[in-house]
Amino acid sequence: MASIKDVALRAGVSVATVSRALSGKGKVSAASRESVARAARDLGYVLSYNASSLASGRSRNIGIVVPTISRWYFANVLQGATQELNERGYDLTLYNTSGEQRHRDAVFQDLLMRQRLDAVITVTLKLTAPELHQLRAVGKPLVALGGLLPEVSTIRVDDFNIASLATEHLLSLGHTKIAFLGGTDVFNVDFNLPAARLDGFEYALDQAEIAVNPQWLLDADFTTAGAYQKVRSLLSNPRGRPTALLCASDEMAFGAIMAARDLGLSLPGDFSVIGIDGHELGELYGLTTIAQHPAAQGEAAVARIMELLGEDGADEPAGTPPADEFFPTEFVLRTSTAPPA
Amino acid sequence: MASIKDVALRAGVSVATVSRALSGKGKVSAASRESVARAARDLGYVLSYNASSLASGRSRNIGIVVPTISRWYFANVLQGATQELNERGYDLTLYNTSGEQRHRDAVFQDLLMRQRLDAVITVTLKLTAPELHQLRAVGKPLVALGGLLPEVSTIRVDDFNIASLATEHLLSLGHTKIAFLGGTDVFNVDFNLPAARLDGFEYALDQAEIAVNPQWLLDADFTTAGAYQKVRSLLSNPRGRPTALLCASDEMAFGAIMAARDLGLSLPGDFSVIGIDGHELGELYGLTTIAQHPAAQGEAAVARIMELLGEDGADEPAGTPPADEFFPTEFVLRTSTAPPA
DNA sequence: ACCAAAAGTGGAAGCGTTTCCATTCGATCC
DNA sequence: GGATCGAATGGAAACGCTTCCACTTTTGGT
Repeated sequence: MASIKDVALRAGVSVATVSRALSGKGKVSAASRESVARAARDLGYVLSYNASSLASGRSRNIGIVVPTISRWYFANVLQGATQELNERGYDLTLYNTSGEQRHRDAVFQDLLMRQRLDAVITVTLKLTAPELHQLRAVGKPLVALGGLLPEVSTIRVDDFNIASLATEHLLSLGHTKIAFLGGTDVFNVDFNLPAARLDGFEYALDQAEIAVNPQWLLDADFTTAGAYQKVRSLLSNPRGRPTALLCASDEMAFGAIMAARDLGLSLPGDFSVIGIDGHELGELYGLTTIAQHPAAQGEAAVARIMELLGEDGADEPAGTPPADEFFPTEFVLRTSTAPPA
Repeated sequence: MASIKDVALRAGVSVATVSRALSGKGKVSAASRESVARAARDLGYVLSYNASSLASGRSRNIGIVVPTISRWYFANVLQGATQELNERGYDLTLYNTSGEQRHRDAVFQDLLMRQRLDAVITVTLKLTAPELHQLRAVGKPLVALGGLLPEVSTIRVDDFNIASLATEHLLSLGHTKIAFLGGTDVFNVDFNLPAARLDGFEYALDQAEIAVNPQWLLDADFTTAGAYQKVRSLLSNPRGRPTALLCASDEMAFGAIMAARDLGLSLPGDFSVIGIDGHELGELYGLTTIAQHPAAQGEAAVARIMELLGEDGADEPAGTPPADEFFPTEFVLRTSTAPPA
């Protein structure tokens, strides 16, 4: 494997000059730069990230911690983040905290610490105090996506507002009997998220002076199948059913729609459903929803990281990073909501 | 940040001994081992992977290249692979070739080469000759998941057989008018996969001496929405419709089922659908399918890598790695298939 | 022409490990 | 009881870079 020495030899310059020429930092004459480039190409040289990182303290590698991969939101965040990072020539090291607790511990105690990372992105993760402390101890930039961690640069949507907006939509259509399908904390994700959405829902009903029916406050596991079960039994209740339902995720909304159909209800005539997410399948289901854009969130998280690393292309940190604005969302009106019969 | 020197100092031994004590390699007295352990704990010491990799040539980091993340199969492969790697104390660096060509090139030309990786797993990737050459040049173990790369240790399911099995199921129910919904190569994935499934389909029909109706050979993009469109127009054709459909993926099968329902067909009475994949949602849809287990495949790929690295726990490579057996799949009978009316 | 500043360059000191080698020292063997 | 062996250890040389520093040329201003 060719090393920088070989390149230096072949180019007839010093190792120091090769390093400068290849990294673009420092002064190098056009001639040297040229011959170094040729030598490197001839030798098929690529620099050793390890050696480079060791010497410079920067690794061009950022870590991302997710609670699971195989759900829509997370897969799309990853998709956005990898693209953006590859674009900038960074590597992405993936940590998955799902599964046994000891794996999660291992991630925080060891893997993240090995100073192989320039920064860390956490996605919708509810960190324990020690874990947060661990992360802080690494001393690297930290960006939280979706959760809100104390004193950590955070990118997230306004869950409260989204839910209340969605609820207002149903109210404005004339619904008064509205149910809510939230989620339980299956993946150790930040519990704040489902909670904020529930709060938003209750707030909107409250504003409309409609009492919340506790029977109609449901929890599922954020999966389509789980939602199906819950909604099916909700709608089978002989003692009256709601005319509309707000689901805390689109994937659950799909289950709700399927359940309603299987029971012979006609949608949206007999039953309106609104989701939150902006899942691609929403279009097929005709699902009215509030779209967030997870891939864009992944990209934004990377951009924020780059700011913190002073790599945003512009010169150094332009003051404080944009404070905690909320990530934009979008109301998508389709055919799953209509006035009650 | 505490370094190995600090630990050595505090433990009252040499740096060399600390290294041996911590790695467990070489002879170290119980006493030294003990005091090193204590010193390390007190100092909150974790070793620098970069320095360690540089010195030893091993990085405990493996790379995985996927064509996209946000589809069921890939997300689940990743899920399995990350778990298994974390389990073994390895890091996982993720490369995503979706998006612009130049990103893909960047991945193969630079990122993968930086000798930061002990091994590489490619998932359902159709590599070009130069790309394969690049990978070979790294000189690290390489395992292909899902594709078949010349002379590369490969883990994959028997696509041909799966498709013919699925087709035989439909035949055995008495269907003769059977359509096939395959996929086009949207993500630069190995084209061999859809092709093999189509071959299996045609083979089975051939065995049954049934002519393939070219009108009923469809292509979609492996998405639910894409399949919905195709199948909807297939079933709307006034000049006769098939009574059964084999879909090359479950996600497409869902779209097919929705299309059929939206057209007022009753399933499986009027129309049988069988999928391939084993998607969780299959249960909700009542989809008969042939399940592969992507998470298990991810784990298997990691296990294979570990064998190649001589890390399987057992002593050194036990002969040749298990030749190219096919990864097991499973026929799952549900309610989407029945004899034709 | 003359001098100061800028440009270009090489030497060498790290960066934090691993590992080879040599050394010491009880323990074991006839 | 001296030679021999293995266990335990430390010194020091890599590993392949980056970067500080000092030095030599250019350059540009006057």
